[in-house]
Amino acid sequence: MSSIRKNPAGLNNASRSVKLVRRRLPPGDRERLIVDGAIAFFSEHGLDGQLRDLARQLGITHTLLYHYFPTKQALIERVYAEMFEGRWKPEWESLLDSKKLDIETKLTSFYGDYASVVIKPDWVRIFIYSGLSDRYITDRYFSLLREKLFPRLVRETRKHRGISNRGKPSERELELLMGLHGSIFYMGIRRWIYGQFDHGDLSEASDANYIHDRVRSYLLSVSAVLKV
Amino acid sequence: MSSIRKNPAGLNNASRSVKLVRRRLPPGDRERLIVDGAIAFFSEHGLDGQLRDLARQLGITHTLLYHYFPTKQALIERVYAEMFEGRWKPEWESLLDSKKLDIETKLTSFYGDYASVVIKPDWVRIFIYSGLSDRYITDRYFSLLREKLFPRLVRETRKHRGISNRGKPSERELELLMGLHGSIFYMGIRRWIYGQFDHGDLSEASDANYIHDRVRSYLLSVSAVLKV
DNA sequence: CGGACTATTTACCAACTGTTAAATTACACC
DNA sequence: GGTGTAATTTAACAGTTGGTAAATAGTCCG
Repeated sequence: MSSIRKNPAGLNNASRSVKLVRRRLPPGDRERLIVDGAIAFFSEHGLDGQLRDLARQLGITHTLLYHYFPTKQALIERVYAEMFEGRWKPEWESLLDSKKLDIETKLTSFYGDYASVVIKPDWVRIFIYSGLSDRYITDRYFSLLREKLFPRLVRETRKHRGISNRGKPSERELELLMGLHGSIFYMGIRRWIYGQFDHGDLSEASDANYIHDRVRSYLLSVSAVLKV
Repeated sequence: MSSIRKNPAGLNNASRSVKLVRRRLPPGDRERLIVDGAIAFFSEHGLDGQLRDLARQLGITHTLLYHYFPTKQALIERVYAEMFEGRWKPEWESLLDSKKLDIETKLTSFYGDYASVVIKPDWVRIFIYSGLSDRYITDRYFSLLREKLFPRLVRETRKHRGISNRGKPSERELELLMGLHGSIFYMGIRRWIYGQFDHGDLSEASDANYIHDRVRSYLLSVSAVLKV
């Protein structure tokens, strides 16, 4: 018996032998298709997924990929750039900086919108794949959070507690904050890593309830636990 | 230029050419070495890691692995069985069933010990690797939790709230519970997937504080949010 | 309609990888 | 010390995989 190899892309032999219609696209369009396809593909099969499978899924040959990206790594870097840096919304920063809203509203609406961007299969899975391998993307992404998000959350939390915003955040403050942040992202892990959809409905409304609960729980514990 | 391949195990060529001393071990001992080595190896390189690299790390040839396990998959299954089924402690169930302890103590000491088993690099990483691929292990593990852990936590929480334990847990109850459970496991993700050790010290004491905070936060939000 | 530019494919290469079969040799026992 | 068992290695295979170079053909322009 010769060796049995898995078929990671889940493509059957039939699709392997379909006659290719050679469609010629403007480079911009083709590149768009490749990048979008690569995001979906790597999200499912990991960064180790094979270029031939990606190409087959796109209806082209794998060598065409090399016309657009010199190496596989270059394609991966492109995916990283578009997905993670590209999806950060500066408006989140202004929302958190707003003078008019109370903290519960700010946090709830920020994390509501943030979740709608981040709790997506491609985002979550590629993020975790990166964490497991070289952490290229996770490291860069946490730098972003440490620069643009966490200081704002600490500031708002301190304002809520009625204390001054001077001094670096304590271990305890960050701990509770990561508890909140993590609990939101953990939704994505449960859904797109563990494959659990235990909410009866997956509606935005249901997510919003969950997020609201998490925020309230954070504010509660901030008041109680940090009250020395 | 011929193709450049990565060297996933990070072994240099020197180690590749060391003269092998052929040491003959009793099958039991060798098997033990292989399984332990495989746990460490797969934890680092994922289940896609190559048998030749694992073997090299063990100081044997990769074909010897086939003397002990008929296929790579069989070796992986063995790793699963030892790591996940094998590390569940029945005493956790008795702890939660105890009539003497209050809920805060129960949860804190349960999650304290649970974390000491689960928040380990091999446990966390192999668990997540499995979730990303076929979910073989994560599905089985959540069955275990659903059978042996969650009902107990729901029961204790309801007792704490002074309500009857009749009826299936509501979506909201499970949501809050997964919030607690997830926040503990998220410690492991941050540490062993993202590589973040933001506690100044990694002491057990520091973890215990964190866990205690999480439990208190859970109990607070249970009282507040579910009060309707 | 005809040429030219280039998007796309075909044909190959060399290293990698799970697996099998046969050859070797360490060690326990007599 | 000799011998047999089986632990361990060497050799080899077939399918896979990232990457290269040359051949092919779709489309735009005059």
